Amino acid sequence: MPATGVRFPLGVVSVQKHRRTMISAELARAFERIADLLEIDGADRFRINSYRRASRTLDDTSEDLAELAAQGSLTSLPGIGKGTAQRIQQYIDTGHIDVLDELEARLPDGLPGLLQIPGLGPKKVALVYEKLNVTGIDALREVIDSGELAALPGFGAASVQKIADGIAFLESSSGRTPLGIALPIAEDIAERVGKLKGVKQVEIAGSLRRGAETIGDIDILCTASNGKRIIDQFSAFDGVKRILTQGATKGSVTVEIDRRSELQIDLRVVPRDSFGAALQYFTGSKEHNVRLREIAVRKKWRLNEYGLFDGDTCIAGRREEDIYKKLGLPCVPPELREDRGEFEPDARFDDLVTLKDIRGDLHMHTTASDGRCTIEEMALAAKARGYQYIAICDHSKSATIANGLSIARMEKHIAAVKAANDKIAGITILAGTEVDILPDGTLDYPEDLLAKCDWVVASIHLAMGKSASRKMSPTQRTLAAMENRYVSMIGHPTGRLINTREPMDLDMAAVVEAAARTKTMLEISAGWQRLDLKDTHIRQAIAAGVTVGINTDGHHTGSLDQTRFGVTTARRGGATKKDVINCCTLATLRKRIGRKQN
DNA sequence: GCCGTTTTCGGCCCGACTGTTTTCAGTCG
Repeated sequence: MPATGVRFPLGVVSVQKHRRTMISAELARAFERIADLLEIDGADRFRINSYRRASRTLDDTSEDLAELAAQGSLTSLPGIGKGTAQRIQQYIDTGHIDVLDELEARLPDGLPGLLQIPGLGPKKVALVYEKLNVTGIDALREVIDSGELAALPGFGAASVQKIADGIAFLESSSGRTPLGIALPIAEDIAERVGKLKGVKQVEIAGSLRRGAETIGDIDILCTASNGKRIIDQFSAFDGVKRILTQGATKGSVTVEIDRRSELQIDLRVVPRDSFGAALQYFTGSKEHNVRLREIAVRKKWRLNEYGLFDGDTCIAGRREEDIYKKLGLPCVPPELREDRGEFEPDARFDDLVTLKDIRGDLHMHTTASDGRCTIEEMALAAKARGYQYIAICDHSKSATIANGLSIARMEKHIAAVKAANDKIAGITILAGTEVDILPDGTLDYPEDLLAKCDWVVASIHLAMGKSASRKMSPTQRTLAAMENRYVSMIGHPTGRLINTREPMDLDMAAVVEAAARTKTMLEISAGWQRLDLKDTHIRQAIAAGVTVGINTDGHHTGSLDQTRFGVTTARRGGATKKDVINCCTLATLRKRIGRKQN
């Protein structure tokens, strides 16, 4: 690595910064593994929780751990005390953590993986290891088949079947389900629950309500007098693949989302006076709720899914906002309930961006490159949504697979966009481009052509992967593009596709710093496959004073529906409407473009 | 292992469901 650094001085900075994000991620994984192993080992649960909390902090942080360690201020991070700080220091110095080494010497590699199987927790994992020497899924399958598992104390036929089903479920599920797949399913189920006789209120809760980019399962709540009947009817819904639990207040089923994978849906029936408390409780996150209950305990109250209680008296429960109010807190928007600072005394939520604040879309494709609709069709669809402006940003010449426009075609395309703008009243159509950032860091169009555009988004599509022989890293290419005065925004900065393609190896801290310095905006690509920037990156960008944009990168008129996912993600990043360029008027937008160019 | 509007020690969120129990432990969210 140093050799590359010598040849390309910028690379040294990049490699060092890259290393720092890697250290956080590696340590987060190491602490998570320590927690899993301790749990199987039967350690104190609060100690286990401490490691999990530390892991989460390290996952979220954009701080330079080595620098904090050098200053002796690692303990300023939440959940990092003296002991954890020492372990972080040890890892920075040696690449090892004693606690982990010791646990791994005693417990086989495959045990933490067994915790992923639904129905199998730490106690049972420990038991099958001790009694049957099961160290992984294959060995577990063998003892199920041989009948040895069912002979263990505490394992009856039903338990064994549940574990076998759990293995099947684990292997059939593709991990977490993207927001854009899960939400329509949840909305459909919630609508059907709402139509059942006796059901009064229905809400989607859980990570879906918080707008997480991927979700583990769907949580739905309703109120009704006869819970058992509702759960029975729910379990019998069309499309239900398997029934996992079927009680008097809770039902749990799976549905198929494609031929290979299933998604779990939980329905809970709660009393009407508890609906707000239940909604709060089941929206989570778990970490947010723990903090909330601690606040209640400090006031000598008790908070659970039935309400906020002073002794036996319920003092709030019917409405969610009453619970926060009683606790002396503003009602935290669901998207921010992650225990990432929402309990700070100066936290404000009033101005978070909403869907109705969006006045335009600054990244749309047409039939000129790889879109499916014309300039006019896209403009009319945007106008129908009440938008004031859009920017047509077709691909540049190197994007051959996307029918990118040659210089000559681009010249004509600009004229066509301007003609459409003259023709259609009530919306302004900006002539833009999504110009490729080439592997050498230059742009795919010459300056004089970019100067003719109203709006320029620059994106990386080529050579996204790692290659030792590549002269410029994605970070260096992005930084180089931001130096161009015509580049107003970087499109889908990391290039990730959720569950499909890993993000590029991008040093976000460096990109954010350069974006602030060069007055370049960063895109939140709103399609549920991208959501790029993601929530934590948005938080970083906004903290640095960078303006973001919520664009669909739409390839047909229906793409405009995706804007809601971008807005949700922006809210998770704490974006207010003043942080989002396409909440501005056209006049302000033009001013902002000019501010960089001049 | 962390942490402090009661605290530097002694707490640390809370309940449903399931299965295997004969009063409860394990798992899950």
